[in-house]
Amino acid sequence: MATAARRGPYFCGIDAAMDVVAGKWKSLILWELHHHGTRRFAELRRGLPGVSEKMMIQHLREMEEDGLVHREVYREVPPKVEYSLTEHGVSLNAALASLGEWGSERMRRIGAEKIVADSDTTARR
Amino acid sequence: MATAARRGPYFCGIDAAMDVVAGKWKSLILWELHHHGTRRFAELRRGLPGVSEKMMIQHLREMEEDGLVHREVYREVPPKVEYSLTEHGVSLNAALASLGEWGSERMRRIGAEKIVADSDTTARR
DNA sequence: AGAGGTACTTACTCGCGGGTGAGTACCCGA
DNA sequence: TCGGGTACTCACCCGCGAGTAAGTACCTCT
Repeated sequence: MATAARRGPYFCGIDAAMDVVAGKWKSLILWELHHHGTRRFAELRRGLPGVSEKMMIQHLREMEEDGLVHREVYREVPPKVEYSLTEHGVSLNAALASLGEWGSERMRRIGAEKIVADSDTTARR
Repeated sequence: MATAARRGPYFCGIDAAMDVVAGKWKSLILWELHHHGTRRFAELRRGLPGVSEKMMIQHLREMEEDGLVHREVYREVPPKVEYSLTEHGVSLNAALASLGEWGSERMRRIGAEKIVADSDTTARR
């Protein structure tokens, strides 16, 4: 719905994988979920400084559709929703690991700056 | 020039790598170059059915800037330009391999169609 | 009472990624 | 001579991805 076509015919595996990871924040969400395990919506948002609520939801919904993340809703009075990686999400993350290393290497080469997210995990009460 | 910012501060390696691969055809160009070695502009174009000349050039130029491909111009009467991967391009491709496998697996799962490019290598004269 | 937090939805807007098509300078084969 | 090929550049347009902002329903803390 959000992203029009998708699942369209692909040239190769990379093409298919890129389709799923396409989106400004998807790979970061994957990374965040991978490192912290289960996370609530607001936690995830705080982990990715700069992302808007709209994009966060849109990406999470698409990734849910693609079977990458699991969405657990608790029917409680203050709403509570937990997101976690499915096995496909985990394997995708593993496949992204080597890419991540290449990227880190590149950052060293070109001397790119790194955005450090305030790791909400320990800090906040 | 074409793509505005780039090389901006990144969240992590994946972010940095994605920046370089972002673009509708970049990963496919990488793949094509990896499989055929050195290729001329028109050959590359024929290998990626659907890509426009403009995007082909734009992507190739950006990838050259990023140090992924090497551009060799022969000052001949019928223009001849050969593109090949640099060592960084080769290593990026290696890093993309596992992603490619994940994507192939996904294509099998969801039963996505595959676009088969007429491999110009053997066919055409 | 009012601010703030939770997890959203909806509407509006804007920029740029990408597509189309024409033009260029030269040569070759039919 | 004319079509076609090589490797582009330039100008224009359009749609979608992404950002901004406001609204919602309910609860807790100050």
